[in-house]
Amino acid sequence: MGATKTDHFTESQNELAILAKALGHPARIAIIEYLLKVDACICGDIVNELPLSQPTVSQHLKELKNAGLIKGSIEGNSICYCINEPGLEKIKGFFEHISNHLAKKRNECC
Amino acid sequence: MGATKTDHFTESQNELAILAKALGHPARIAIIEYLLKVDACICGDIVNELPLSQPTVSQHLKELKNAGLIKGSIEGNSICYCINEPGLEKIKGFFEHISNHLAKKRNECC
DNA sequence: TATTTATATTGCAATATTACGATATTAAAT
DNA sequence: ATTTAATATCGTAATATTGCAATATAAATA
Repeated sequence: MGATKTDHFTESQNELAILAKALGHPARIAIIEYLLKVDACICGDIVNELPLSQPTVSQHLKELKNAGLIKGSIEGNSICYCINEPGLEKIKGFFEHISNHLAKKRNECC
Repeated sequence: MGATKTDHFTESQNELAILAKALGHPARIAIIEYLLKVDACICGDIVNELPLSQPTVSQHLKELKNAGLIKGSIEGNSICYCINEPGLEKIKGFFEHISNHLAKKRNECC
């Protein structure tokens, strides 16, 4: 054991879990926040922003990219990273959906 | 190594990461969706809804509770679980914040 | 009080994640 | 052509997560 039983769940559930999991590390939250703060795509500089080694940061960037939360394009000898909106909209939609449901049936129990 | 360097990040970053991580598994997404679907708190029955053993489900419920995404109160010999709104609002706020920022500076690059 | 029912905990094996040093790659600059 | 700079990959150790059988706990019911 140890492996998640992805095939027992719906595609949507697995997709949301992948997105959430990608944000389940403070370094990756920090990367998203940094990309947001600097107003634009950032070519280089991400490594210097984080208290982690270059290979570790590279790995975290790869995970965010695989999950569809950021995208990176080659820009000379550095890479230009920025937030990938569709990915973020998808997970944001999940929370909005929950929030709307909760608003409708407030305090019915508990 | 292998342990996350939580002390290198802000409290807010760690908090958001814990919330996201708790949702980083399809079974836990399924639990949240189920609690939402049934309109109210559910006493029992969660185990039967998931394609996992009772101990495994119990463990996932514990993680959601620790992260502050659900709450459970004892109700006779079963336990009544429901969504914990403050936890969900916190992570929802993060995505709204991102979305607002992105709306302001659309297509500046990439 | 014994049994049933619902949930939690323990212990453990399989797998995944985190982190980093060493090394590779690739494009710019000299 | 070499060197420099930025990023990726490999290898590996430490730790965390996933899943379940077995067992414990605690309340309801017979």
